Amino acid sequence: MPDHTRPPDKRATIYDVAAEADVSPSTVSRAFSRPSRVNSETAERVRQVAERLGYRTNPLARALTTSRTRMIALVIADITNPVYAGIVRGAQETAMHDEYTTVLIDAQESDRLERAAIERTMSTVDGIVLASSRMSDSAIRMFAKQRPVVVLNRAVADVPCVVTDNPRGVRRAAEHLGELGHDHITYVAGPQASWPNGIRWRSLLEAGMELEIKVRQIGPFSPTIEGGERAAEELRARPATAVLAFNDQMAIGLIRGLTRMGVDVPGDVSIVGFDNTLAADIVTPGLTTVAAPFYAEGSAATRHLLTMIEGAPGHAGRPMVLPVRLVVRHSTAVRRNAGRARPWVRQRQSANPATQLS
Amino acid sequence: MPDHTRPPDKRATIYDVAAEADVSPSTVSRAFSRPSRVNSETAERVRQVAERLGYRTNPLARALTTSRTRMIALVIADITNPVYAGIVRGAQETAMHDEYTTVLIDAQESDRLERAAIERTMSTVDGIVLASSRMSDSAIRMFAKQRPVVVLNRAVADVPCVVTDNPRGVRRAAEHLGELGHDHITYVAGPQASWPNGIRWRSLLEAGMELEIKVRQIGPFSPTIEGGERAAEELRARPATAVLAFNDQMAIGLIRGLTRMGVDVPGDVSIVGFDNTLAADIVTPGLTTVAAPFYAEGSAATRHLLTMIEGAPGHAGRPMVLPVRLVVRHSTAVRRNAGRARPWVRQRQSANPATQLS
DNA sequence: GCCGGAACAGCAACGGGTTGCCATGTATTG
DNA sequence: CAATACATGGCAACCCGTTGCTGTTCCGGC
Repeated sequence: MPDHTRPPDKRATIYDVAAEADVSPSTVSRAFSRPSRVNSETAERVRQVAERLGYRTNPLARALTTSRTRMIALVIADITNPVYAGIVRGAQETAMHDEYTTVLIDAQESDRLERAAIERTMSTVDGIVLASSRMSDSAIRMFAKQRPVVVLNRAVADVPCVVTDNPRGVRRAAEHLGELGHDHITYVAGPQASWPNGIRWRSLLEAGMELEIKVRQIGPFSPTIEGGERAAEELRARPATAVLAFNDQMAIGLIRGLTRMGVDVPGDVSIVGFDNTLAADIVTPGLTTVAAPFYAEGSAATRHLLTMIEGAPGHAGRPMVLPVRLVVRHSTAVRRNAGRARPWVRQRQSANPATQLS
Repeated sequence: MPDHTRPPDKRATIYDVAAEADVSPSTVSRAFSRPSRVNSETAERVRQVAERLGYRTNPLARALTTSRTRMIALVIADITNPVYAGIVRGAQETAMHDEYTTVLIDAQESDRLERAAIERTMSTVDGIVLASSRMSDSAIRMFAKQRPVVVLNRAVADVPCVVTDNPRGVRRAAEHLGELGHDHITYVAGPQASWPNGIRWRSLLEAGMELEIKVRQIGPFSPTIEGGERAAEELRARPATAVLAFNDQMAIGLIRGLTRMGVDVPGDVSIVGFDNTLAADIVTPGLTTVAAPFYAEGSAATRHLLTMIEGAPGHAGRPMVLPVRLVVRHSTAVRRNAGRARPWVRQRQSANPATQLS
């Protein structure tokens, strides 16, 4: 004899509610998923019974027929990089606002891991945000064929993208250094495979042309403090008075490395970073850096993804570009050594000259 | 007439594979979920057909009957706090290793948001790791009744917990300061509601007794750089020579605030933080701090959760305690002013005295 | 040559909702 | 008052696997 009393540890289903409210399961289902198809009094009664029984619609069961899970995947290259905190929060908050849940995937800078994790998760999510993906364009396009995908911090043809205005950021940094009298900027490169690294260098080349500032590149180095310290070593052999680093971590490594070598920042060398992470404000001297709107990035990418999930086409044409700004702190200063020769011969001078903020 | 040819954009199902391999759907299912129940040749054939058709088992459909999604939720209090990066990675990596997917929930320091998000996600995950939850003990216990739950950085009765050895960390910090000649330690408190805050203060009380060091508390302050700066203000009215801050952020705020006020760190005041975040190494002077094994925390909590999901009982008795260590940098130094009076009258002295690392 | 049991594969009933279609009852309209 | 339209709610199929049970085949043992 089947026992129809539900064991108390199990969640109530529409069938339990239906029995209790004396309607059919379909009515219960509709009372929640499309209330307009149900008499409002009936719907109310159903809702009350459901409340009393602690009923919650099972998202998995729903997903089985609707193929909508209300989950999205957010794939980031490296969660230990503080840059992603803002992106994650922006994405998470935007998703949560529309009652979507975010699945976070940390690719740990590995193409292989990234792929495997997406492969495994793809069928469970309604869409994917790829933040700084390390995968090939073609791999990304392949995923984009199966699910809505938005790419962050990178431009991939035929896939909707959200990027920050790297050219403008670089340009502002170059202008700033130019105004301080620097006529030569060294770019300390990050990972060759990184899309922002490429565009930042190209933007610097271009800005150099227009502003009549000479530019060169050293690297690539690892985009970490250690990478920056190694870059400092290399800089010893080929001195500079103005440096633009791929990111803040490297800029901080540079400050450290140079300071240890007895080079004064910004007295002897001005340094500009990229990202405006928390650390930029903590390091001494405070790092002049190009601020990216991380929260807005995550938020914009997610919002766009959600509209695609709802059926919008997705502007695969031009990437969406978010504005950046230059935050001037104390790692940049007026160029002191007008002459070319031996720019790093120490001339004692104690404190950091004050610099105006923008 | 029903059309049995599958539209090419849809994923293949076990039915497609079954038809193609000329077996029943159940055989296909078993070929993947319990191969020992199927003739190995048959299984091989099925697998080949599946491969050819690009079949992947649909995790949602599977979950519907097995009620196992192979997803776990990781709830953190505030993703912008760098402390969680290590925890998230530890959890993520451990989960991924066992082919579990991690759903990240950023509670944004809000009890309400945290609850709502868990409520919504609970039915889709097999278990939950609560890192620094802001919810009440009873709320946590309620969730723990419905799903396996492991609590991180907090002790909740009747729920498995993973914590770091706060007493030992505080003790080491106190010993260190004592050895430097400090006979009085001021604890700069973080959020009242924070569990670690409570235990750190109590541990300091205890350590003070044993080491014959006087202790007092000021605060609470917000656990941020700004909070630390505000604490610095308050410290002006009630000077100290040795300070233990609730966390690194506050310690950095203290360094900043005090330095700005003309107080020399560590010359006039020694400061110890908690967490050993990246910033501790970046700030000047480098921050002496109690290092917590974040990665291990996330990893241990997740591993424990997974064993619970697999059916193990869960050691709800004593919390699992992870070891900490003191990282000595340059924010602590030998106490200079032996006298009580006006400990902060400036006595010029330029650089940070070197301090030995432990 | 017969019997018991192991190995294998299929049937069918789930799991918990969703939804196209139909039946019923009521309201509207001419 | 008949005819039509609309509002409601139920039936049953479906989404895609999983699994208890059953039926068949084949094997070894006596």
